[in-house]
Amino acid sequence: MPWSTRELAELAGTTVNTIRHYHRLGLLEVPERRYNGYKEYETRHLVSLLRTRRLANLGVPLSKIAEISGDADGTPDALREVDAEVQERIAHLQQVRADIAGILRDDAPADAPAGFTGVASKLSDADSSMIHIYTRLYDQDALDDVREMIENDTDGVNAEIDALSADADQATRDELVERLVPTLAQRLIDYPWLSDPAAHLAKGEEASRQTFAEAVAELHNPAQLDVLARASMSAAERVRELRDPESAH
Amino acid sequence: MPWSTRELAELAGTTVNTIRHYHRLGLLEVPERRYNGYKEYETRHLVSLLRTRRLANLGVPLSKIAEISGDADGTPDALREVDAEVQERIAHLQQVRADIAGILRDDAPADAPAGFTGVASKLSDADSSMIHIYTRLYDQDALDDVREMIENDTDGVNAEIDALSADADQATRDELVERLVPTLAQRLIDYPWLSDPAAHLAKGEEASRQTFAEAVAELHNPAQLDVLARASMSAAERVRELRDPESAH
DNA sequence: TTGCTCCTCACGTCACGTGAGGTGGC
DNA sequence: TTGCTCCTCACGTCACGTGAGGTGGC
Repeated sequence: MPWSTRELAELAGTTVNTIRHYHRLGLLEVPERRYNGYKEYETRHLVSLLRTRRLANLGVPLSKIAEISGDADGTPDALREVDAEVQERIAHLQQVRADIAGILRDDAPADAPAGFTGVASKLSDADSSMIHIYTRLYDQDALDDVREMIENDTDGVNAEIDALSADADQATRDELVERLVPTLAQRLIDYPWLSDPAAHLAKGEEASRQTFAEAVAELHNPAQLDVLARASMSAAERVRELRDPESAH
Repeated sequence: MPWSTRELAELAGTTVNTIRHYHRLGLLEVPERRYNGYKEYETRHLVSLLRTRRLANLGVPLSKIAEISGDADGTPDALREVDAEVQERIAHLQQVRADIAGILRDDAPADAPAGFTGVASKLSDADSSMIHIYTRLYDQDALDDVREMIENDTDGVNAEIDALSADADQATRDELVERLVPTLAQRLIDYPWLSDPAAHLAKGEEASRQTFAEAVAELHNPAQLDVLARASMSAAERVRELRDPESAH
């Protein structure tokens, strides 16, 4: 007794839609029909379907299954291709799992970049945005250093910049600049590449500088930009003096 | 200076089509345009795109990204769901890799069922087809035993059945039956479940029996079926006699 | 005028899934 | 007559990719 489409699907552990799909693609012979149009599958259809499903489950594209089934066993190349792809996908998925584990462990925002889940809660919106941009501008070594800087930022000076309102008066700004300079200077000393990041850029130097500048400008108000600019200049100057006392004025 | 669509795509490490796709889905705000209709992206678009890409890379469906980005960090459930799926996919892909490795190692046909790569070259077309069907009828223990039987088939009796032509004369058939009986009897002794496979069936008993019978009938010619039927009966009888000598006639 | 970049539909891809609308025997 | 199974289009899904056809400044 031959099988109906549904029976064949259940025998093969698949669905009627899959069977009809394979008919459309010519991957499975269309069987004889009863007088009422019902299809009547036989053993050869079941075996053919099982072979096709086996290859499909291994990740062989349906478009290649016909040729692979044709050649007896002279096509290990196709399988090697599939294997290479599968290997890559496993590696990617394992990285994904590690990242998700980090996010859940640190109770970080779901979109926190890899490596920054532990410090995400310390970041202002602006800094969080900058981190996302850094991931596209810097290489891994530089990103590791950035994470370290955030971890070591214990004096809360970042939070104070974040809180600075656009109409902050001159005295408030000056005071914040003074408090910022030592921190920034120490960073320039601890991470010398900050003064010349060319070796740590993922893209071109000029494009990266512009992107960075654009982002800083758009993410901060005028008072913040004023403070950041002056503090950066002073910090750089102080580090130059430390390195070459002769040039001090 | 704002970015064009292509520039934004390169900054974010993605494609212009992805950006346009996210516009259609409402996942990325459409920026202001220049007088000529060109889009002008700013930092907030870059950051938004990077956040979305991060979630998409983690395997979050685009349809869920809006809500996840909305809730600050109160949606670890969505990530846990994704993680469970990823875990399953990794396990499946690792099984696939193991299977492919077996096929390549044994130089087996690409669609050889798992576990049968080592014996695939010993099988006739009919037996190879039967193996595919067994994978849907029997459980893993039974399949392991089937593989063992094939490995231990050293007298080449299977090959002789395969070679038996439909018009083989009576003497040839009788001789083959005689040679088959000891082998079949030994199998029934070594694997007692063969006489009562109910406990090893993946589907219902009657359906499995019918499928098995159909397949055997369609995959062999009349002479082969004659020999198989008679040899099976004799082997079963011989085993009964061995177990209960009193019943011998 | 030629090249280059941008734009918007509309349709294609991959491997099916999902109705809609109809048929046939109990 | 009602339920159940089968059938064939046609369209939907997911996350984009791929042309087709047109525009605008150098």
